[in-house]
Amino acid sequence: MTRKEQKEERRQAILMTALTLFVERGYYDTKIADIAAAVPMSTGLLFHYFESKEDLLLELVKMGTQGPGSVAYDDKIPPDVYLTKFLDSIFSFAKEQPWVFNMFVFMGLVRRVGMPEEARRLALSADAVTPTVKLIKKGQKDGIFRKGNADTMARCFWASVQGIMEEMSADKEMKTPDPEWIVSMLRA
Amino acid sequence: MTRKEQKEERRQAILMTALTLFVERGYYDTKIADIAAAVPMSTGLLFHYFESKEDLLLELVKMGTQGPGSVAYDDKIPPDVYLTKFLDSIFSFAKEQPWVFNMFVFMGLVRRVGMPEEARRLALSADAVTPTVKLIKKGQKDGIFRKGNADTMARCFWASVQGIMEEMSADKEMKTPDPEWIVSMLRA
DNA sequence: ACTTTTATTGAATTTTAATTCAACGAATTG
DNA sequence: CAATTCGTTGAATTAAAATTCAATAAAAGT
Repeated sequence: MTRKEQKEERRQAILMTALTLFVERGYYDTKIADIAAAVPMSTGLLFHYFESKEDLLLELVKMGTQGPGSVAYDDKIPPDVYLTKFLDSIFSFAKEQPWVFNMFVFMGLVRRVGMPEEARRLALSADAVTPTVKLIKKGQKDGIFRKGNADTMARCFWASVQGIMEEMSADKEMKTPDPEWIVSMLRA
Repeated sequence: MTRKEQKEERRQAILMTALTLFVERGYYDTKIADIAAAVPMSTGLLFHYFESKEDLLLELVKMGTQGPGSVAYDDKIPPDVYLTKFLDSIFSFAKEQPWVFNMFVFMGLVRRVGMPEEARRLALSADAVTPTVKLIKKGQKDGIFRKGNADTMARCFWASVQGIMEEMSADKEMKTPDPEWIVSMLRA
């Protein structure tokens, strides 16, 4: 089985390398040759692992749609505490698990412009907003969150997180923000 | 002078068309032929107005670095009121002056990934954060803003705004958020 | 009306980067 | 230790898109 395992490991190595480069420079500025050189391997060999550049991209997006995007919500803890904790863990991943962090940023990039249409559609199908809408409504009922359109609030919340994480991604020196700042957007 | 004026108008038309397409689909997914067709004009003619695709991009970035990014700050009004007003006007531009709105989103895209390196450098040179840092420090002294690293706070503030505006740009149906939500990030 | 300049087009060319391929070395199998 | 399969390379091919160009039409100047 060593042979198959090797291949799978190599595949993962390529995926992780590509993820980093896509996040750092964007999809189109990252050439297949760049990915191959960074792994490292020859350009041609990369095509033994992936059909095409877009195939590689799509694999990454698939990983992203499954990943640990949402920690299970436990009804016992208040919504604000839950969101704060979630942000806390995501931000700390920036240092400890660059992979998770990069994937989060990557998925945000894919959902917006600058990548092939199909990737965007796939990314859009994994929806982080809906669960948050419920959470926000609960918080509003409990009086800890402000009044307002819960859907818009949820989208703004995640859009903010996305924006901040892209900023952190662009400048690794940047100090990690206090999750409370962001949750404050929602507080009554 | 009609001749020169015509030319200048045509130039502007191309720039505005390109801006819209770049924001909608991204730089690399927008082909010169797409821009030309949308203006409309022939592909070749576009090169009488701009040296190259990148030249066109750079012109847009230059416009963006000058534009009305920052309304002059008047010491008399409190920082929180100022920022709220600023967001209010930017958000309302979404409907009234799509141009301003698009430019704002565009500059954010350029600063991050997905466009040629030189454009990014140019965009990065126009710094929106520094003035806001001062504003935040003032607010902290006045006790209306929370404690914390003012630089990080300013960057998070703008990153949030950027994220939200990209979200609005991607979905024109989205309800405009209440500026107060975002300013709440900063409040004590 | 005639000449010169500018605008315009669409096809030809060039460039760039993805993709394919023929050849070779290493590992696995019988 | 053959025979076969798999991993690997780098050069050749192809595809897509930017850019150039020769030719023509329209406008401006004389």
